[in-house]
Amino acid sequence: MSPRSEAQWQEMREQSREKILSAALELFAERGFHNTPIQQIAKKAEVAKGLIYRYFDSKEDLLVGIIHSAFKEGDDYLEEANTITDPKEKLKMMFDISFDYIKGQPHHNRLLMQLSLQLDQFPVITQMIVAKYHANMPNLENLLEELGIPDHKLEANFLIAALDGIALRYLIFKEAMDLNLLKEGLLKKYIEHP
Amino acid sequence: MSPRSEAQWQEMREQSREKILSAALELFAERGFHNTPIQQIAKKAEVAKGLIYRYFDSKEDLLVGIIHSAFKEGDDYLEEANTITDPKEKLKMMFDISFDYIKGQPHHNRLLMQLSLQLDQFPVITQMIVAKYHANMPNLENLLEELGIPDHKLEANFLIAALDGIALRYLIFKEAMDLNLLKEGLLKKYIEHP
Amino acid sequence: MSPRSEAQWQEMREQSREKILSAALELFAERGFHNTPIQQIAKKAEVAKGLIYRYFDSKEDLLVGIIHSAFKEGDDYLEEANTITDPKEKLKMMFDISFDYIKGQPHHNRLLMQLSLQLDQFPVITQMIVAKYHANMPNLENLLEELGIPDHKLEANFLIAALDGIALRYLIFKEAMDLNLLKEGLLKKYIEHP
Amino acid sequence: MSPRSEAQWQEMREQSREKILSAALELFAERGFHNTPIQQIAKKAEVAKGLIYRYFDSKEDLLVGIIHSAFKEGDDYLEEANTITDPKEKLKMMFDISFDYIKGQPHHNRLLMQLSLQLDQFPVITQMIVAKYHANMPNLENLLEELGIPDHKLEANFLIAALDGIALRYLIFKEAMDLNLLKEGLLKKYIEHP
DNA sequence: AATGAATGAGATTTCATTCAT
DNA sequence: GATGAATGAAATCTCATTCAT
Repeated sequence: MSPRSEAQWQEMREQSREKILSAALELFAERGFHNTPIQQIAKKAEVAKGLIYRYFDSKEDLLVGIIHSAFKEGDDYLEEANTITDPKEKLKMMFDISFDYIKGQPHHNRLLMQLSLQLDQFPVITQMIVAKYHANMPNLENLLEELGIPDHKLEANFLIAALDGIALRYLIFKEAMDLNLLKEGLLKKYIEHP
Repeated sequence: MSPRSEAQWQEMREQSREKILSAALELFAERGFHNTPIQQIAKKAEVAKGLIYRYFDSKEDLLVGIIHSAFKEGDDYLEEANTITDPKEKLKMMFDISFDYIKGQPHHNRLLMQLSLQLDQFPVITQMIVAKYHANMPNLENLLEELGIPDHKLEANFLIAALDGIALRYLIFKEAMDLNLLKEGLLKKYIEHP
Repeated sequence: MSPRSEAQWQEMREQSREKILSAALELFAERGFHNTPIQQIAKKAEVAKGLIYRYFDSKEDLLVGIIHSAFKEGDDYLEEANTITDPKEKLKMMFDISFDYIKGQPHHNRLLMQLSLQLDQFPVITQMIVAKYHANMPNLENLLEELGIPDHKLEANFLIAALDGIALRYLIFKEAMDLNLLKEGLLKKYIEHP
Repeated sequence: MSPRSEAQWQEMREQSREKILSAALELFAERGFHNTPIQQIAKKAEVAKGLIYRYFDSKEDLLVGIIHSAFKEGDDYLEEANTITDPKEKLKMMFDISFDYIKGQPHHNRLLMQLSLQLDQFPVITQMIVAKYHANMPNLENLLEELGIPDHKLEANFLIAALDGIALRYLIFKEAMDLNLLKEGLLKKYIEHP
């Protein structure tokens, strides 16, 4: 009927897919995976229910799609950090990334935390999440060592736990938590007067 | 007149209720509330599906029942801590309680964290959880001040976040996390060489 | 874009809704509301159980739907009667309508009588039914007065009670009751030799 | 334990049975048979649920029990009427009985009407009810004949339908219907100035 | 005789998924 | 590619009935 170029079709497809992913992310995060009907995702994404099944094999596949796109984004951030060599700069960069993520991606964060607490329900996802949790540790340990912090291994554990805890509490208390203050505090503790 | 004494009836009821609560706690924690059919709870508790509805009005009411009993237990712990006046002793006691809880009540802990990430789905529960998260803060701030720790307010935030983060990571990595080592580390940092 | 025209969708919906309403009417009337499982309605309507819930929020809402459509039909009849001015003609018309309804709509009639005996179980329905029972009285009183019948108020009560009684007994004895004979008798009593 | 005479036991049993029958009658009439849980009957009768099954085999058997006792009562009334021979007196007696029943036994009446509209659901009951509806007709026809009323067969039909209709409407409108006025009217129409 | 805890079949309702167009 | 009506398995919940004491 309408003579659209292949590129235009591609574009349209991409848009629909994005709308679906974004609606599903938000709803899964707010209401939980098992408590979110496909119908509601379709409504929020403003597409027909059936269309979702053109892009994703199942509801679970849709969840995997979200996690994939969430991780791709996260990886991009981290790669950026790895180009830096100065340890103080690098640690500062890690704090920046972490707090940006905490503040800027609450839906991703909330969903990932939920899934972390429900491991071995979706094997495909489990791997990705555990990998992510492991990824930063050695990096951080090295950094703290380079910065001459005593007990650097233990301290890396506390620091990473504190970041997770801050992320968790921000999801609960939202604006009532002063993220900037906490970030300043960390910078002071670990970088300015380590 | 009555075939069983009132005490006997009471006893029977108590036992059934306990079996149901305990089975439901474990399943809600492992699989999530919305992903746990009543039928499965009944099977695990070794009672008939219908019996659950003699003790709880609905699945949601069962969840509330679990939270209630979880909180009652938690409060008992905390009261114990409040009898101590020496700040070092008291902080040590808080660490003991926290790590005992993290290690000893993983089901409660996992369930409460899940629910914390889904606040405003169960209004009755929200209040209890938010209250719990708030309860310890002022206490902890005072303690750190008494111990002469600089920036005690900020430090209290880090400490409580670190404890939450440790709890979260223990639920994910389980035995792979050395809780004892972490506890020792905290004792050293805050009590032995503050 | 759309695979079916809006009119086609509309048509499909209309048909399914009609099938469901008609099956439910018959079953509710024969077996009673509380004694008719949704599953049986689905079977009789030749649709899937789940489809019923696309068109009606609940079993009770389905009942309301039936009553609505029953009343719409009834109102159409009555309007027709109100165009007539000659009292004899008008009374005859009322008899025609009443007996047509008694003979032609036994399901509606049976269901409405059942519900009348269970008022205050479905508040939405109560209003409609009570209104219906009230509606005809003043009309009928006026008619009998115009026809010069003594004690016209009382007589209107007897007449309307007799019509209700005939309707009730027809539902019980069915063909064993000679409706034509009764109608002739009423015509004679009230119109030919009043 | 307590040495009660057999007569005392008998008395107690009779009382429990009565309480159950009376509670069930009221509830079946108000809420309908299928909408009344056994548990609710037990509560209203102030006996344990299990006790009901000592006296009645099943819920349906309980319904049969109610109908039986209702009919026994009704028969007693009618026998009284059959001792009278004067037609005017006898018709008056029938009116008295009918209106007494309508006013005095609304629960029985309501329940029987409901069951009449649901014939062929409880075969045992069907027979009893149909018999009752038939019973009075010949009697009434004879009476009207003896009173010299023209078209006495047809008129008997109208009269009996009017009585049923009045009964039905009294169940719907309750005190808003002036039963005394209606009875006076009937007496005038059929006895004083026939 | 009386109690009420326990059972499980079956009712209502939801929702992931399919499919004709 | 897009639509939304249709399906049916499975979830939540109810309730007649049984049973140990």
